[in-house]
Amino acid sequence: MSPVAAPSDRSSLGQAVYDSLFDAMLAGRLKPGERLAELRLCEQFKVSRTVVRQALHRLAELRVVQIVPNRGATVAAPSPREALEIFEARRAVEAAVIRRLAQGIGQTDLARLRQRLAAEQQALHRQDHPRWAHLAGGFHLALAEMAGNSVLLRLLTELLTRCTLIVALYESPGHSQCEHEEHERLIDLLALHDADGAERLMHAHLLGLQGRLRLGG
Amino acid sequence: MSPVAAPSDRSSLGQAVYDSLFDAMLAGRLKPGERLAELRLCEQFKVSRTVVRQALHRLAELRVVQIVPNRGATVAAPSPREALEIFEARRAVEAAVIRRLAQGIGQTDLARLRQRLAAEQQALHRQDHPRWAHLAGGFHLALAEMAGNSVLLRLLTELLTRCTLIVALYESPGHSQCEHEEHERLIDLLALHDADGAERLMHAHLLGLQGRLRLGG
DNA sequence: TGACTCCTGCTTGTATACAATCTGCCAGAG
DNA sequence: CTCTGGCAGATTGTATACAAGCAGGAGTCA
Repeated sequence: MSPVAAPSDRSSLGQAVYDSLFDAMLAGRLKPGERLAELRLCEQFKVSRTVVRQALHRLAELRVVQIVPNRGATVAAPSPREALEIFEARRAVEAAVIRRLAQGIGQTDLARLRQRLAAEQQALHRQDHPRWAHLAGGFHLALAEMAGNSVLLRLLTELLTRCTLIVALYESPGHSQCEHEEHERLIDLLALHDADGAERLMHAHLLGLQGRLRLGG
Repeated sequence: MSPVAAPSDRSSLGQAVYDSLFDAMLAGRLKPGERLAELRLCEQFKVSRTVVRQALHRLAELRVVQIVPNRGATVAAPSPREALEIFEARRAVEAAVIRRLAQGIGQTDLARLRQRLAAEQQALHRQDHPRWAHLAGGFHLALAEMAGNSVLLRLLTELLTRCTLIVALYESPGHSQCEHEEHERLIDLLALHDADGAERLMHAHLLGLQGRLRLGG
């Protein structure tokens, strides 16, 4: 199968290409550094170069694609230095998200989070690593959605995608990237509306994820 | 004079249009809601529609321009709800910036900040409000630059531009948007490497700015 | 008078064509 | 054998052409 999905039925053509590429990165089907030649994408999506170029330039604006003038586009491959910067920014954003959520989360959302967690655990037990990684990332996105701040959600979506690329580049073998148990404890703290505790745990959680990478920092 | 500057001599044509439009927004020369017709921009910049479209779509990706399908582009005009979300995100980012800076700032940078402050004060005394607003915004960007995290700097640049639009929309007359004295105290706290204090002050500083707007929140 | 319809002009969405630039390879000189 | 120079192919940057969609106004009918 091709690493990018078929064009969806979105409103504009460019949006379909954009979404497909974005999803492929978030799900790990596109590897950092991979070349994104315009003509190849044109064939895959059955659209003209204009549309593909628009999507690529938009993705480049979010730094998930790198475009070098006259040399085309590649999936972004953050340097270790940049990776540390991205993680720091992500900690800042997720701290705001979790703090906001601890104050206002309701029973419905708590139940939905626990449900997600169960799905994660299943994937973990089935050794289905790609699916688990996708779910674990989705957990953080779900938190941001529930927090109800679409600006923070957008920032986190971008940063999380870049984190996915970073993990693909620098993961040290034999480690899970995201301790399952920490997600559980996070939900417990949210249920108690303990904003300080949840923020501390989230901070440690993200530092742990970063620490398990080979970033030399 | 036209609200957007003449094309600069940047590497790619699209970048020049992009930068000009971005600067015009940050400096308040483009008002929220203002229409950005492609043909008019083509004439101003002496480039083809392809180039203008690329720039507009990239700006739309950052939410500083809004594009409605088949109805063209306008300068973003955030709703009060969105404005609150943007301010919340900005507080998160600036908190990380100021905390990082408090830990590692050197004498050179401190001196540079004080120099900036003097320029602000001058503009304030001369009643040169546009210039002062530009400098005050630049102060926050300077902090982010000195913090040495380019990812945070990028996020803040986007959020600050959107804040500029918000202020233009919702400012209540007769208020300065950014208390000059608070910038001074901020530098003092940075000099003392008081991360907690600086973060608290920054938080209050931004809440104050937000509070002086008519956002009904 | 009011509302509805159709039509015209303008603006945008998409595709294609042409120009500029880069990469890789091969030949020939040192 | 290595290095330099330049040609060929491929890829991207930009401009233009054509198609599609919306907005506003004239005209008509009730």
